[in-house]
Amino acid sequence: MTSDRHVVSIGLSAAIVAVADENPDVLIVKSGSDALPFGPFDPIAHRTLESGLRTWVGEQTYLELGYVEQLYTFGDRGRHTFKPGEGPRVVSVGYLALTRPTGEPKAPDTIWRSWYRYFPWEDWRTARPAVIADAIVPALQAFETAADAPALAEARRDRARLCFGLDGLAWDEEKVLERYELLYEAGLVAESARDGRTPADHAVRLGEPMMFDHRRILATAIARLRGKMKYRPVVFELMPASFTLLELQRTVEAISGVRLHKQNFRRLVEDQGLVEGTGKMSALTRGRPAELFRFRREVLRERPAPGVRLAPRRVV
Amino acid sequence: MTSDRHVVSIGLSAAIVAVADENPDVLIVKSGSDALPFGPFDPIAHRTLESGLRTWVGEQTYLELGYVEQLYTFGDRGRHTFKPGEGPRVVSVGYLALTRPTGEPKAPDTIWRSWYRYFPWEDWRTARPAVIADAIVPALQAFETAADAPALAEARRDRARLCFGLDGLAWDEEKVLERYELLYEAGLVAESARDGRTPADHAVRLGEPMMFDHRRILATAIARLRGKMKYRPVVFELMPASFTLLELQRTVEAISGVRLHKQNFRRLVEDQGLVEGTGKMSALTRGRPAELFRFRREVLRERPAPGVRLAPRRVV
DNA sequence: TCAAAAGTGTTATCCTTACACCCATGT
DNA sequence: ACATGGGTGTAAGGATAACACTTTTGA
Repeated sequence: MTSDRHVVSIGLSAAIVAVADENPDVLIVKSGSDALPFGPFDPIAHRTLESGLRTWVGEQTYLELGYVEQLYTFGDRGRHTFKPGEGPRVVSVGYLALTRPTGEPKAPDTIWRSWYRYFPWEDWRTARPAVIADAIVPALQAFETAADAPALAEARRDRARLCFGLDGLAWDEEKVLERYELLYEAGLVAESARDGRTPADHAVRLGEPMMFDHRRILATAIARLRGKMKYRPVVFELMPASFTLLELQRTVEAISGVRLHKQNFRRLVEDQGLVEGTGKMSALTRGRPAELFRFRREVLRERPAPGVRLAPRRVV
Repeated sequence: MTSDRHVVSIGLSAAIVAVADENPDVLIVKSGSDALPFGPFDPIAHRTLESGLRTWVGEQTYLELGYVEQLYTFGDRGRHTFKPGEGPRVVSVGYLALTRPTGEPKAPDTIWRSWYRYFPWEDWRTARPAVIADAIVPALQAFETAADAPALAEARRDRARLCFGLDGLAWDEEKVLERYELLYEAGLVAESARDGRTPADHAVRLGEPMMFDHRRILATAIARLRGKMKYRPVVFELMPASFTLLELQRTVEAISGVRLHKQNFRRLVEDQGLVEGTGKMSALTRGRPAELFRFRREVLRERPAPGVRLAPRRVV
């Protein structure tokens, strides 16, 4: 069953996320183009994929990972092949990891970057991102028109409508991967030209590109985190031991990319027993001092699916 | 980066599911113990993992797969190693695939089997499964008592309560994997003895065991399907072109393992625009003839997350 | 006539969302 | 004084879960 022709090598890539100053930062390795930290899986040294990941991430970034979750395994040919035919095929396993902010990363050539640099259409916190109306909608319209069959054109329009909340449809912040894949197929990201799917002289290049398929992995990571947050208390992996409720809200907003209703947000997290007051007050910046809260670990025992519900605010 | 020590071989395993006669059947290969269909990934012949899977599943089972979804990649050492130190390490990628029932499978040594044979505690359709009170609760209590620290004992009891809905907590049909893993760690399934985690003479052996980690993959598949069904119209991949609303309900019940409220179920699927009447009537078996419905493909264009909500019935 | 299943109508309850308002602090 | 953020109360609306009841067939 395991002859030579079945032999591959496994690469592990991690989207390591921290929230600082209301920005959802991801750890980026500058090696030519931006990349996620990645490394090979060594089956001799490591019992599981995850322990392999933790080890080399620790060595490479000097970070202790807290929460780690496997995302997806990609096996596309041609992804890592700079010189085709050389060496074994690389299958890559993508991971999401959460840490608390640590200031500047200690490893050389690594930096924290807001993920909205790679996905500018995903940040709806101040307003509907201008890039949607200015570049995405017209380009997707052209993509629709370029279809060689009416049914295909209609399918493309439907995808665009659902993905980007056009024609009055609601914006679904979890559809990060669907949006990226639509833009990729439509030839609107640099990666699709690089992979030979669109002519290299194509005009539209949305967002900052990344190495290999790392932007796809990052899109998967964002989508997973945005969804999981709602039914698992993973946000607290990104928070310090104590925090004000507004700080918590800003973190949830940074990740989800949408603004939330303040009063209802507070009520939800308190009523659900997700947090408890510490009695201490925050060293405030502006306004009335706020109480510091901490995560109530006990919810994990009490509620079957504790998480931060979004309580969306009406779009202005 | 890809020296010899990083070389592994990739195995693909598929939980292929069909619902017939109100049973959630999974395709089983009889090779000693029960196994899921599995085969090696050939990186030379196939561009993606999924195309590799479709090919050998077609060759091996003569089935055309419709819906296919990747579940998880497992890299645990010792899983496939019958003779340690021989051959490269196998990393296995698990898949969920849905098909319509086809009668007896055409491939030799393959059969359809209800997945509740492997997870008898998951079928709450007629009543709370007796095995929970008779075997699981006492065995988990013993597991709790055997803990060498009070904190560990408490953690074990909390897990048991949440997983199996004890002390009045609700049964969450989606926690299939959590339940299996708890039983595995507690040494209550044959696999944990086989993997050397419990003495081989341990008395309790819940459910039918499977080869390798296939029961874990199947648990992941069931959990994923039970969850996904609620926000994506995947049930219809398991239905014939036209069906009565009760047949649809019975299929959802077979998968979720819980009974649903009839009137509300009908209303939900109709109001959500998931189905439309065909005008034709069913060749009935008993009672008043029912209208035949078909899946409304258009919902995919209209609603952002169409799926069959469960509308649970009060537990009797 | 009864059992079994198809269907329809209505109500009570809870959760979500929105709105209105007051409180405490720094500039 | 006022801007900023903290914090509480409550009501409207929608979705859900439950109940009651009628209809149509086969045995």
